[in-house]
Amino acid sequence: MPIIDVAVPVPLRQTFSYTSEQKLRPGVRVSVPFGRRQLIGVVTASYDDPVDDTESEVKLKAVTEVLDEQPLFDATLQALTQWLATYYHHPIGEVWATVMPTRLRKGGALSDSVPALTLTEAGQAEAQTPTLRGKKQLECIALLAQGPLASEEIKTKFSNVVLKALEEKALTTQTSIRLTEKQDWASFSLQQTPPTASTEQGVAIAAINQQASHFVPFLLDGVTGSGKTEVYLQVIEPVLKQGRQVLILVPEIGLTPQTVGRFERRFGISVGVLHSQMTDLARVKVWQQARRGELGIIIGTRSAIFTPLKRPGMIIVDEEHDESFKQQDGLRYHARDLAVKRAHTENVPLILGSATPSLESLNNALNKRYTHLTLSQRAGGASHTQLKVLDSRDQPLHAGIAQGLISIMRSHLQQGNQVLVFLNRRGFAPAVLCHHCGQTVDCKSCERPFTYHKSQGRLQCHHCGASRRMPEQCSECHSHDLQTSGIGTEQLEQGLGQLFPDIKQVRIDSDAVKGKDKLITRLDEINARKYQLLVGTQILSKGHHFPHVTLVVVLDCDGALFSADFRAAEKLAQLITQLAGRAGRASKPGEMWLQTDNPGHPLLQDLINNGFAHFARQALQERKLGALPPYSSQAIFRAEAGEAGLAANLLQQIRDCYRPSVNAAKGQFIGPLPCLIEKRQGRFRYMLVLQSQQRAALHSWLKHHLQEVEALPLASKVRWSLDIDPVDLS
DNA sequence: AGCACGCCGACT
DNA sequence: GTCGGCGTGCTC
Repeated sequence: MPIIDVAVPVPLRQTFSYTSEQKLRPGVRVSVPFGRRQLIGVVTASYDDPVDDTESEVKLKAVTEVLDEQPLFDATLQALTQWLATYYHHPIGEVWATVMPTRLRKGGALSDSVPALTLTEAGQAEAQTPTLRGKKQLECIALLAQGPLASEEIKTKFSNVVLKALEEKALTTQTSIRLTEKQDWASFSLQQTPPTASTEQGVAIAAINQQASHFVPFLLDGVTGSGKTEVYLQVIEPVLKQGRQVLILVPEIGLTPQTVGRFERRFGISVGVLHSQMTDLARVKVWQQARRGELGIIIGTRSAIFTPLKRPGMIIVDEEHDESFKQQDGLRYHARDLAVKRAHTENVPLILGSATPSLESLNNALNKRYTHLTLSQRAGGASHTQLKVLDSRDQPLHAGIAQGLISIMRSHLQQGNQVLVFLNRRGFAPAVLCHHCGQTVDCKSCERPFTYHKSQGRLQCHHCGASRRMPEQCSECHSHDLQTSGIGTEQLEQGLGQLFPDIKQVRIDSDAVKGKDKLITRLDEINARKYQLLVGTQILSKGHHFPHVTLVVVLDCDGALFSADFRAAEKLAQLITQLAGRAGRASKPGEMWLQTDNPGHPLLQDLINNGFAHFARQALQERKLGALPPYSSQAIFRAEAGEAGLAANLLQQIRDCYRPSVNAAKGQFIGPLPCLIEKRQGRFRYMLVLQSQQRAALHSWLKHHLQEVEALPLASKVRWSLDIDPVDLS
């Protein structure tokens, strides 16, 4: 009887063998007995029993059910899945579970249609002139009036009672909706005349178009507002014309609708969208359509890199420096790196676009592994934002802003322009402390100060999300004299309200734009000039352009200047550059002020005087001298446990496992060290960094000793993980 | 990771 | 006398 190897979703670095009626193709899902449960796994290999030894077959269980006729993935994506398991040293079954849409992971069929609910004629009439008294029933009718909806989706919105009532009154009836539909997207015609490309854009477009038939990696290094998206649009066109599909990765920032709209308006074809907030069904629908070649363009966040494509033609990673492309738990893959790998195996061109390229990608461009395309001019002749530092030492501060800056803000506001104030700290104040003994009010499980949120009248821990009410007195000395310390966006907003009482302001941070679509609404209002003063966090630095903003103020750069994380400077420079790019247009040049206590800091000076491109090359030199990434490779073992000693001990033992090989090859250890945030949610976190200037050597050590590590008695007691090419050392 | 088996404390 | 604590061991 044939034997098949199956990758089951368990954290074990092996496959399991089963007997099967017939050989099965790799990539086919099967349901198998595993211990006392039933799991869905994926076939990785299939062969005749080499010894035809019935005794060995006795030990093997039989496959319960074969779920697919066709493999889920083609050979390329299967190879990529295998590569993921090897490169990230991750259990193959968990890798498969990560790369599959949830619905398929749970055993859902690859089908053309699913059961759905639709309105009957009576139902249509009811939707026109409501007569029902049931509020929920009317809501349901109104929803279905827009078209049929999959039963499993409607069940999450309405109770069975409601649905049954409607069906009994013959207002609704069972039907089905198609998950795939033929779309003749390759015969599209442009819906808009493309704008004439600038000289630089033209060069970039020509360079890409000339090499569009095979793998060439491009770094599209273009300042904000230089029209990178227009380059994407123009190089995509010939690819689509050939009937080839384009996969576009974008960061996780809730702005996907805007990008999608732009592509749809240009080509007049529907664009497949994949992001984390979609239902399982909607996601698998796009997945299947892409797999059948029914979509020409697929735009998605990190995990979209696993979308199967029938005729791949190009892969684009927009804002390639963005850290949201790195998964931070489970299989810690980097979607940008994977995009390079995938484009290579699919033999299609790859475009990495950014105004502030990661040092990794920039290095690849400088040493000619990537073709470097530069866009240095802003479209429409907009000038570059002027960067300046403001020395805040010995200056009186109001709401955390130096007097000098307030005057500058006032003059911009008086001219009717918008001003953006950036502060990367939400809440009212980052700490509450006792005026008497100096003790801060800390989160017990993280040992970090609580952030005070005045609007809720509560304290919130930004590390674990814990929340409690504001205490009456100090827990140490029982003094009632508690006061807040430091400034967050909430307080900044309040202070600015006092400084500029007649100016309309809006706050953009994750507290203020919590609801769905709220961010987009606010951003639209900003550009409609409903507000003049914009206060906010990170969110403001991502992807949105504010043409009426002429002044950007950054209040807290000092923290990052002296960080333990060697990437902090790179991140700050990217943030500042991205923020600077938000402002200004042709008729209104922008300026940007960085408020700092370290005006002479070399990083700030370099950025201000020479710009990001120069800063980045400088930073690369420093990385080279320090033998840091991208001039060396890193892997981090992390451990967390209720007792600090346990986590640190495990890492020490892991270090001992690796010591002989690492020392022999002149690799390095850093740690075990407590993580920057040592305690989170009541668990102590430690890390051990392994580093080598030879990537291959590092991977070979990891491979050879991982079994030893797994066999350590502590390894089953302490939660640990391995992070390859880490980007966040916290 | 699950999910069992297994061997010691406070309870209807 | 049992219910249940989580230690340890296995999963084709």
